[in-house]
Amino acid sequence: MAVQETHPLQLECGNCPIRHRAVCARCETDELELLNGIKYYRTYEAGQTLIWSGDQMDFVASVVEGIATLTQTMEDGRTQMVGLLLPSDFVGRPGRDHAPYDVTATTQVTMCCFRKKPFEELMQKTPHIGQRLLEMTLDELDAAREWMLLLGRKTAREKIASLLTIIARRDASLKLNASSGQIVFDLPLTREAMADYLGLTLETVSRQISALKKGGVIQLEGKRHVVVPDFERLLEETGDDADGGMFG
Amino acid sequence: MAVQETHPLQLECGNCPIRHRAVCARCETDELELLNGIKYYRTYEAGQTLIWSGDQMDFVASVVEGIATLTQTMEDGRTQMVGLLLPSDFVGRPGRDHAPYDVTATTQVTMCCFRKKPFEELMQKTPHIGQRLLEMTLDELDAAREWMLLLGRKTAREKIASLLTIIARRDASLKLNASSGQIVFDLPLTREAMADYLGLTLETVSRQISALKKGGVIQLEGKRHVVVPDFERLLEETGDDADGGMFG
DNA sequence: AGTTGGCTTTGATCGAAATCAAATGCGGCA
DNA sequence: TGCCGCATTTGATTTCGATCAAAGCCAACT
Repeated sequence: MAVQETHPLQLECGNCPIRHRAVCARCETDELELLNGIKYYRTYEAGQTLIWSGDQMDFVASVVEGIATLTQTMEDGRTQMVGLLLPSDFVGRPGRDHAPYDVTATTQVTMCCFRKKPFEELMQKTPHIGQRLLEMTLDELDAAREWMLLLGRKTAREKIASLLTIIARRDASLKLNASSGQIVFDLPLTREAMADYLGLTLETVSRQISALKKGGVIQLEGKRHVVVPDFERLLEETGDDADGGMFG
Repeated sequence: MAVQETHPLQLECGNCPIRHRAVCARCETDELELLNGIKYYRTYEAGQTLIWSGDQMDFVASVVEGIATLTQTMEDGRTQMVGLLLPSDFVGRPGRDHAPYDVTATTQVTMCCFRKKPFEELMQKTPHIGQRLLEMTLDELDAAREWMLLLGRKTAREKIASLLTIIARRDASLKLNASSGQIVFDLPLTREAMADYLGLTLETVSRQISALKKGGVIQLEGKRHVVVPDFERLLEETGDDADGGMFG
């Protein structure tokens, strides 16, 4: 287990920024009280690996702030990202005791943790938790299947464009700033992490980003700040059908 | 909706071949009785598309017999398989009314169907169904993530070897014939379907299968019947760590 | 100011898989 | 028997992204 800091102050569930999206979203006040009783916070620094594949997992958690990744690694070092964890996403699996993937903090991350045993017991008593977890897991499965299409069939350029729209959408849904004009966001990932997401090398990622810039599809300020002058134009580059539910 | 045949005879849940693995696995006798009351069977011919992406989904179902696939298609015709449905697997999602993928029968398929509305109501009353569905969905998510590693990072040869081990394992778990000697099975997929599974072209699939044959890793009888003289040898070709829980 | 080290870009070349094309095998059917 | 349709194999060539290599950029630290 990586070094971490146990957060001294307990956030009130009522004020929690992920209250309405996380695994606790459907809980009533009394159920929330029970969760509140067993929760604790931890923070991790950017770059830190929270959990190593194969580690014993004695807790489950929700991401409260920051971004983490789930990755798989082959013996010879090839790595593939298999999950991108944003605030409200859930980590760990009730009923499993060993982690199947590495979990790494990409930015500073705050987690709302529950020891596995008490959480599992609570899940038996409060169906709302299990119901919400099922909903979230089904959503993740859909996302994974979209990702499979990207990995198996899209070109490098389409992969980059797809990743940019995914980040733009998630950013928009968190900040709800759907001002219909220019779209602006920061890349939360290094070129290498993007490559691991997309099944590419970091050189190809860099080249394709340069190509999209040259083509006027995006503008870059620094390495990480992206301006999209015409979101439709970017969407066309993804290879997906036209407007599959913008900002859904 | 595709042409289908409503099965005249109601199978008894007690005799059902997927009783202990499907979404109903945890149900008690009385709960099973309720499910039994609303279920109906359908069969589909090999090659038939059961559900088209975008279709209204007014039912959910368990695969009882046969094999079906979940595929996504891009505008220009590129297709990627995103799910391989074997007996006991669940199709459809409570709370969603439009199908996000094409579902196609690879062999003749028998489904145990429930109209969505009654099924959802039943799920509210019988937590065992939701619990089992959560478990199955988490398993599918793990499988999807394994598949993402394959699509993003494995070579064509490793992809073929991986697919063969997956089919061999599933076959073994259904037939529980873990006689430690030779492993023998039939490919339930055409070369084209394998290509769609693996993110390759059918020509590359054919070439890599020929190469594995030439290398003595597998033997072929006809186009579909595979003999694996040394399973360890095949596992080495997958690129995965040594014996990650054989026949787990 | 100068050095270090991490991240990124760009260039040159290589190679694995895609693409284009033709042939083979095989079961069904007239 | 011979023809048709389909799945599969095999061959020739091309291409996209990987690999190998070098240089640029920038913030942090001395």
